[in-house]
Order: sequence, then C-alpha cells, then structure tokens
Amino acid sequence: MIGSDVMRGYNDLMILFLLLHEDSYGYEISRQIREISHEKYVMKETTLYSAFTRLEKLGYITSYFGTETNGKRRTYYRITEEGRALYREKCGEWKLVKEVVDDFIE
Amino acid sequence: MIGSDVMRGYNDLMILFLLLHEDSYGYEISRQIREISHEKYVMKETTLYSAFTRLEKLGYITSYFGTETNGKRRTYYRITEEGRALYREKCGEWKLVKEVVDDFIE
DNA sequence: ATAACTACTTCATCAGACGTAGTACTTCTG
DNA sequence: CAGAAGTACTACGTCTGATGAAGTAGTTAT
Repeated sequence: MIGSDVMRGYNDLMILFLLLHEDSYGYEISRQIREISHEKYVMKETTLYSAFTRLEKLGYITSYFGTETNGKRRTYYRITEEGRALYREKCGEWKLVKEVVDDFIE
Repeated sequence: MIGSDVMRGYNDLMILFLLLHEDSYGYEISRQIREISHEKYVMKETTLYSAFTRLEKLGYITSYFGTETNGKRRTYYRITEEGRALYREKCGEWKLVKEVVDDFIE
C-alpha cells in the first residue's frame, strides 16, 4: 500500500517506538508494524533485520537471546538511552517534515 | 535541518508541485524549495538534477531550452499528464504516511 | 508426516542521495 | 576593468539502506 521510499526515513523511528516500553524481537515488531499501520505498511524482513544490525552497531539498541521460543531462537532487542534520545530527535524531525511537505500539497 | 533520508520520498512530489502551474528550471526550483521550507530543507543540486533526469525518462516531465538567461543556458521542465497523475497519487500516499507515522509518535 | 508457522541469516543487487569537481556565462563591486 | 560572486548545469564515483532470493532451524497444527 505505502511504498518503501516514503517510509525509508521512518523505519528506525518505528522500531525504536516499539522498544520504548518493552524489549521485543524481529518477528513481533514486524507483526506490530503491520497491525498498527492497519496493513498499510509491511516492513520487509531483510529491512527490519538489517535495521537492527545498524541500530545496534551505532549503540541505539542492544541485543540478547531469549529463552522462551515458538520456533527458532529469538533475539531480543532493548533500547538504550542513546536510542531514546534518537527517538525523541526523530519525533521532532517528523514534526518539521510534516510542516514542510504539507506546503507542497495542493 | 531536515535530513535527506526522511525527505527522500518527497523530492519528486516537491518538484512536481512546483511544476503544476508553471514550467521552471533547476536553479529556480532549488530556490523555491529552500524558500517554501523556510530553509528547513535544501535539496542538493545533484539530487535535484538527477531527479529531473529520472522523471523525464519515466515520462512525468519534459524539457526544453529557455531563451532568457542570467548565466548558463537554462533547461526548463514541464509536467505531463502522467506527472500530474503521479503528483495526485503521491499526495494520497502522503496522507496515509502521516496517519501511519503519527501512530508511532509518543 | 508434512505443511504451515515462527524466527532469523546470508548474500548479492539496486536506486537514489551525495561529495567533489568542473564548465560556462552574467552581474556586481571596488 | 579585473576579479569575485552569482546563475545554471554536468560528470563521475561512492555510499547507504532497501530488496529479492534462498536457506536454516525449530515448533505447532492437520
């Protein structure tokens, strides 16, 4: 429904948002994004997992292995303080983007 | 002010918007984007000109050389019917994006 | 047992953005 | 009138993040 180029800048924001209140893992985050967006946006698996790698490398999230499982072993992610700061920053940027883009809508 | 990854999906929309009512050229469009966004977003020259090339190749705009000049010869761009349709489509997508992303803002 | 679901990984490719640099012509400024 | 600044565009190589295809591996439903 929504193309990935327009969402490209918000994948990180979405992931960080879903980690704000509890740790989570790929499959679940993927599901939540699909659900919250009412199927309007589905993040590709490869996009999601490569985002995890990137965010972890940059110190915005950390990972650990979970115990319970319904299939292959889950990797849980936890947001760091830097991650929370990044999230807040991205929220501010989003406000700006909305203002700017809206002025190009007829 | 605003990073380019978050604007990536809207460069085409902005350019098409500025061509809706009159033909224009690179330098001028660049200026207008800077102005309308109150300096919050400045599209890089290379981004702009490569967007022109792409949009023209795909039939959304056409180009011709202008006569008046204040420097090097201007290339003017005109939006096509397909371009107008694309613009309307992108506006609709933008509405969706706003709805979706807003649900990930705390 | 086997299909479907959960969960993740690897790898190669691609589009679009960007930095750097250069061309070319006009206008402003001292 | 020379040099700086502004107008206008082009070429080229690089990088990031998204993607497709395919595979691994365990669990649950039929």
